[in-house]
Amino acid sequence: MTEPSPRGGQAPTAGAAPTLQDVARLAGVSRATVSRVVNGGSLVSPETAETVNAAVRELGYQPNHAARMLVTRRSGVVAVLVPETDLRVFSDPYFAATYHGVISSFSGHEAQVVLAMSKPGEPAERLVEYLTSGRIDGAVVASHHGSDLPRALAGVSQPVVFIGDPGVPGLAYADLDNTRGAVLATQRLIQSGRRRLATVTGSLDMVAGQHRRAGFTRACAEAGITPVAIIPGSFTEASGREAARSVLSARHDIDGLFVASDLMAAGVMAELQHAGVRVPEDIAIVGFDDSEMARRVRPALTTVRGHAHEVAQEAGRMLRELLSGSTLPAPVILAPDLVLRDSA
Amino acid sequence: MTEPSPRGGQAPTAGAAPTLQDVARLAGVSRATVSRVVNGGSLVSPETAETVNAAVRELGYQPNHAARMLVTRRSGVVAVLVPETDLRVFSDPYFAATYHGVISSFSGHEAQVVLAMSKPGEPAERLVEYLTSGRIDGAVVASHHGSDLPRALAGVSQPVVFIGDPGVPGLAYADLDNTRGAVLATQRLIQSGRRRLATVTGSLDMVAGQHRRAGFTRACAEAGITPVAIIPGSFTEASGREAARSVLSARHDIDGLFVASDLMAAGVMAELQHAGVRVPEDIAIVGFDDSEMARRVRPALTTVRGHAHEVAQEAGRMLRELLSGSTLPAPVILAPDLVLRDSA
DNA sequence: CTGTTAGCGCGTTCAA
DNA sequence: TTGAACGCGCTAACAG
Repeated sequence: MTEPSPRGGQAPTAGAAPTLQDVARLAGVSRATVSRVVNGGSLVSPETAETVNAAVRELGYQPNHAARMLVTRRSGVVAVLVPETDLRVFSDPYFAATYHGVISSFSGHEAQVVLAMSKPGEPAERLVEYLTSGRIDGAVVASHHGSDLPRALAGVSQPVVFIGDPGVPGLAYADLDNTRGAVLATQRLIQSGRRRLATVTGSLDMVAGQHRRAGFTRACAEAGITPVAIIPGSFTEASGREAARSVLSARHDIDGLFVASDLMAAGVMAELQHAGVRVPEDIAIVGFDDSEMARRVRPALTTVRGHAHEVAQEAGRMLRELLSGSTLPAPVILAPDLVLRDSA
Repeated sequence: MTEPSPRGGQAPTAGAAPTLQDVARLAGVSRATVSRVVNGGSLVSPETAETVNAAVRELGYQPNHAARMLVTRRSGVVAVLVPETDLRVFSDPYFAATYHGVISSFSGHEAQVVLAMSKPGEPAERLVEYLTSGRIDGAVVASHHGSDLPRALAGVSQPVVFIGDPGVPGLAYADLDNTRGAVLATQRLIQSGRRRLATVTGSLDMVAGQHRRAGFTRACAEAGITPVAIIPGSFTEASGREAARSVLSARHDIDGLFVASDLMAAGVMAELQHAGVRVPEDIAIVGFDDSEMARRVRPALTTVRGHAHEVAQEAGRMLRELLSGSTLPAPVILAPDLVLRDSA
């Protein structure tokens, strides 16, 4: 029995990460004091704080996350949950703006913001598991389809904020007034003299898709115009190309087209131009989002500023409130506006 | 002393997550047995295993990650570390391919793969802290500039695999033969009859940038051609635009241009065409990467297939080996090939 | 202001 | 094949 309990009263083992205990020993104080210094330093005399900090530096001490998490029951991590595959997320600038918006609303705060997407074959439910696994303290959910995910998330104890009305009462969300945006876009087409109008919709299992379509039909109705066609899309560039081909083959004789996202509009334009259709001379096009795609394509896209960054920032702010104990914040709806460029 | 220790012998508290203890109680076994069942189930009789699994299901038990991590000292998470800001990461398809490649090499394995980027103002060192914080078990590092980061990472106990030669001995990496790729690109320009050649380089503090430039100069030398210009770029689209403007204003009279990445090439082409230069008639262009940009631009870009996905996959595979205890695996260098399209 | 103490939930010896 | 006991590193009462 010459061996005491492991590391009991010993110097820090070389190679092993130093612990609070090691720091305490070096500084000649108790673990609790070191803990106080490490977590803010209040309630500790300046001198001891300095002694402790010196020991921390000397040892290169880093708090053990697991141990801290075990007792505080918080991970210091929040997630942006996107029920789409990485392929889609990385190819649509909308998600970059959204992620960046949430990040910016947490800048200067301790929390780390991670991006979690669905794996190709997986059900969106895995994101719920991730949220309840204890690895994250809360989440912002973007691009949810249908209301299964919101319903599943409604029963979870971690705070969640949606981007776009989740359609389930009692949940926090930030959104853009998508209907209004589509009205603006459609009115622009009408103002520029177009009468044979059509729209390429976004995913119709998403509120954003529904509202943008609704805005289009409403603006048409208000102007006494009957839409020539309503072509289903899914917010991807490929679906835009497909929509354009269907427009061409149906020989719709359209002269104005509202496309529910810039990415789709890029696909539409590429395909139309490939077929010899001139934009805007033959068909005027208005997009939606004002993403970088709008500036990249020729002609530059007239579009609706979707404030993706700001909406996400609002969502992040609401999540912060929820995390700090606030009750359900009221939804925040931002107003879109029109960006005039060359395509309409 | 009527109160026993908290929750001792009690039913699981409503609202609190069920613990191993709760499951053990419900199944009528000890915690250790439940633990065995949850982690593989060997060394447990089939009947008790079934009883335990039933209890797990009934309670909806999820293992507490923090507690498990505290004792196993592993997090089950690996990271793709990118010392670039999210703006850059999300705007270059190269990173999507890289991330996806690493993910795919871990598919079917327990590990979760996360993407970690630098925040705008932060030094790349923060990524080292992240790696040593215990939150991840290992990492693949992509797009490192210079050798400060590799050197810092060399002293870390967690396994790390680089994409691109880190320039520090003793580190694992996967790479593309960038020099060879640049040679192929340049030879293509020469074969198509171009003699007044120039290159827009990538970041010259990255080995990929250096090697691509070296391949260009080598191919020129071998053909007895003196390069007209070597224009510095940084792999971004904006730097491509800038390079194009400098080409135009210097009136270099170039007829063949090797641009060290597709994204830059897109910027170069947009700017040249804007100035009335025809591609490939006036200036032939070869890009590098074969990213989706190469197919999106007009004319479609002749480029070098950089196999970003496969290189990343190799790096992921090497990381898996390292994590399972293997010694330093030999570097893997993939061979590029040329993709002929319309720009050269 | 500081130290002592008691767990957080789990994996893992060591005995039985 | 199973159970009892220990400790991973840390925070949060509670005493002093």
